[in-house]
Amino acid sequence: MKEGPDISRVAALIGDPARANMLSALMDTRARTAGELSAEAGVTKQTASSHLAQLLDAGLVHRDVQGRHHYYRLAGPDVAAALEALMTLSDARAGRRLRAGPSDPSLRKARVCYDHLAGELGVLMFDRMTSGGWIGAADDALSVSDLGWKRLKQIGIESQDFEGTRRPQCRTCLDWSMRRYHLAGSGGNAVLERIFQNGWARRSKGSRAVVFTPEGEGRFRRWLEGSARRR
Amino acid sequence: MKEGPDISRVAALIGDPARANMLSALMDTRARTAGELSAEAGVTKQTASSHLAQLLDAGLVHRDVQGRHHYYRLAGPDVAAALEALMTLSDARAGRRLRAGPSDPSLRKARVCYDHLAGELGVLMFDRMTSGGWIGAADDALSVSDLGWKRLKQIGIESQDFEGTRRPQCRTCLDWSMRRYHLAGSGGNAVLERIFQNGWARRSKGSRAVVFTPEGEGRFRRWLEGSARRR
DNA sequence: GATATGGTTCGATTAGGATCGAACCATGAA
DNA sequence: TTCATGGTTCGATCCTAATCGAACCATATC
Repeated sequence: MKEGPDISRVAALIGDPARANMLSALMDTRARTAGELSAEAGVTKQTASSHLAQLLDAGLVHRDVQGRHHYYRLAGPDVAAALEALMTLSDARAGRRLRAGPSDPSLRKARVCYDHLAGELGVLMFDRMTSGGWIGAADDALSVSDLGWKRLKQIGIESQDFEGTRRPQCRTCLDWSMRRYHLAGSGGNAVLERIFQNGWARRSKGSRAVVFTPEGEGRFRRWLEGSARRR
Repeated sequence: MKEGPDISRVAALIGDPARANMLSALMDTRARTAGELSAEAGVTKQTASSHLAQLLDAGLVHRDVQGRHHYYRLAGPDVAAALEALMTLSDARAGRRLRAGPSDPSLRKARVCYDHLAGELGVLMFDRMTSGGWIGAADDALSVSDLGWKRLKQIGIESQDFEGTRRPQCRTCLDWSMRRYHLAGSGGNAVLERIFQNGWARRSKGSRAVVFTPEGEGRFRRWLEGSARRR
């Protein structure tokens, strides 16, 4: 019967509402203190401390101690991937039974998925990149094509920045709100960072939503369009 | 605080060992009766019935009633994807603390992941296909290239077989034992079916392992090599 | 030193849910 | 009809784990 790894242990950890809220809050790769997380989860700090100890023990989160503050963050991209897969499931199933509403519309339009862009704009970007030939299949999974590097350079991303990184440059990630793919991996991360640095958008405080300025969204879309014409 | 879908509900469902065992058993897309599943999970049929009712209510499994037999199967690929993501997590974390051993070696070499091939041979196949240019990025996610269709035809897969299917032809799926990608989607499914039809391998009874014959594994590898030379 | 604040540990309480025995229902066979 | 088998429902039991009050520890500030 017992085949492969034991899922139930880690699933049970995520199965508690308090812990699930904490993990969801950490999905944007930013670290939080234990106190902040207890507030996110809606429990006292004692309870939160207990939960965080379990998550730490299971290796789902890392802890950085700075002075009297304990900063927690997700242990890695694989944790975020599992959470995202569960969100995809939950969203599809919930939509069927009580049509949970668009939750937060801004969250569906653009949000941070671990360290890259998700939501409508994230899916749009992935579509344009693939149809325009910016990225293609290479030795392992996806990587950026020559044309892609040209386009990325337009917004300030250089290929040298990725030398020596073992992390795959591009990865697909299934979007829970769109149920289509968007771009993950270090490539996706680089684009998101650029979007912030260029002032096209900012992180919503206390939320995973990415808020584009009208100007920024226009520039972003025009940048993507540039490739569609050369299809 | 409450952002996006509620993960904890579905995670808690998977978090129970009995339910996790049932779901894991169903990962090969074959349906099982309630009785079989109760045996897989190691609980009485009353308990199993209660669990299955919950899984059914949450939309994680489907039920087909045939006579007095109730056949259960996974509700869809997204459920399998979430389970796979959790396996990836569990395997990585378990390996760190007690080096859970190779579990079942045959399982690591080749196994069924929902409806496609996973394990060492599955990852090998994906590597060869991408490095050889069989598949590439297209309008949406991955799809088969002209060269790819030629190669697939060699083993009896025709492009016409995929007309009108809305399901994406190719998808990446992270392998929990290899921690690399293998080929999922209808494309991955077609290859696996062919492998069985050609008699290269058979399903291990009562396990997700895929057992290749020496002859079959040789043919499979030689088929993949054909592309690598043309790299 | 004293005091405030962020976090963890301990202990007791409580509630949710997994479990199984027994009864019950439906299908199929005799 | 009677009997056997596969599944579900009901009810009672039992156990785990979430929760919080209170105490305790560590870091910072005065």
